[in-house]
Amino acid sequence: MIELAILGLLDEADLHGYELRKRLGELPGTRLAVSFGSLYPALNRLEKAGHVKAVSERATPAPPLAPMSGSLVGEFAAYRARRAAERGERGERGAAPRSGGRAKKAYGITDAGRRRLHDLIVEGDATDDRAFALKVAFCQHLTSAERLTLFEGRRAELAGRRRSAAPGRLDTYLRSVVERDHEALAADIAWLDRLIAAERAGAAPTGASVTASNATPDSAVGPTDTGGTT
Amino acid sequence: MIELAILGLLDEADLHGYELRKRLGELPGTRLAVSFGSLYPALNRLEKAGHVKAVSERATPAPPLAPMSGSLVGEFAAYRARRAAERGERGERGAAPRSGGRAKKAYGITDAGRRRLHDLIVEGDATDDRAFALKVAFCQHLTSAERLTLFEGRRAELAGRRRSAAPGRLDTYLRSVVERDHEALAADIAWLDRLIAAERAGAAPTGASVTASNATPDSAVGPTDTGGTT
DNA sequence: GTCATCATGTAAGCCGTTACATGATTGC
DNA sequence: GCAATCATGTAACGGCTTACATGATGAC
Repeated sequence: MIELAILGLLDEADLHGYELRKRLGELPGTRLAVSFGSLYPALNRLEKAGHVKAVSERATPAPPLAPMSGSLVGEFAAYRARRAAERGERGERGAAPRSGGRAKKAYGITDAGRRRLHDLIVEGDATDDRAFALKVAFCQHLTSAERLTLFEGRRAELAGRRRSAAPGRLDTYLRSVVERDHEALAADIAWLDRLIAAERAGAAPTGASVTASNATPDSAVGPTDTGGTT
Repeated sequence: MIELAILGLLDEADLHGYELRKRLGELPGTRLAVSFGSLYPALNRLEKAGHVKAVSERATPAPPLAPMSGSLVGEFAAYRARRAAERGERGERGAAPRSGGRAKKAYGITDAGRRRLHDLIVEGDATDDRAFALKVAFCQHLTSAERLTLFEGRRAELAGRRRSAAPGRLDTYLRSVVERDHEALAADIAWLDRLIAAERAGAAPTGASVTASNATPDSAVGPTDTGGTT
């Protein structure tokens, strides 16, 4: 799941670990605060698998403000780190530990990483709530048909959870918990229905780039997307 | 968290591991399906800590008079008969279980266990969603004041989650996720407000029909006078 | 020159899982 | 007798956390 989040973020911009973690924590709608202890190993795994690669320190929102003074150092540091990584095993620890290796290491997603991201979104079970939120957050890479499959699979999962109305002889508070659960379930299903409806509506029209007429903040899931990736 | 669930269930009835797991999985409102690999070690830990103890097989709240001498066999026989009766009117067979072999080990909660259960409910952070559902499910053991503290602490935690409105330029789907999150948050806060109101009124929370007075779920940031009995 | 922040990692451990091993009871 | 279910456990492993160790950068 952490890999899904990493790949999803890196698909938007090259980032180094520290920044990645910040954005992960800020990612709204999904409560995930990964720690460095899991983030860095995950990045190394992903790099080893070829899904991400170390890139020069330059993220997407890089303004061309003369980097001669400060960020040049960063560039050089990243360069050194990259060279060290390319040369061979990354932890040449031992006698001369990391004397030249500690620097910002920005990562970028590779083509294989994008494929992996795609697979992580469409595969896997629909039972994991946290993971599903992440999947939706990054599902712009999918085709409309794939998105529909994703949404409907989740909807089926949630619908299946409803029939667990055990005996009626419940403690007062337990009954309240059950009710809350059912309400949350119903709300989630309604949300999915909105998503599905919007997806269906957005997939059909040909050149309908709805922008001005869609000023109602009601459902706000308006699929103004409809990229050419159908 | 698994200990909370175990103690909570054992406080209602003596159970052996297998049955415990079934009830755990059936416990509505809380999606927890513990595996044997964690359940049995947890039971052993609890027994070692003195929070539960092996008892004679007897389900529903029975007098804590544990015969413990020769009637253990009789208890097992009674249990088997009861089980057989549940399945259908079968004949009862007499073969007594070997006291040296693998037998059912029913556990019951101890006084220390009840104290532990109480602590597990009132202590701990209010950030764990799953754990909170369990806490509410078993909060009948608390005093009304403790329950209010529990509910209001959770409410504060949820209210604090709302201000994380990061950058406004969000992808369509991410925005949808954020909206879902906010809706769920608002619904949960409203639920807590109902619980709190019911608790203050001294009545049982029968769900949505409890309150007609605080029907303003809109900007639920508004503090519902938590300055009462601190 | 020292403190806060940025930045990258490793080590130990918790909490839970799946897979495996064992045995008793019951139905056919 | 044999299989299904009930019942209890152990072993190996996985993911993620905290705590620790290291170092660079910039502000004051």
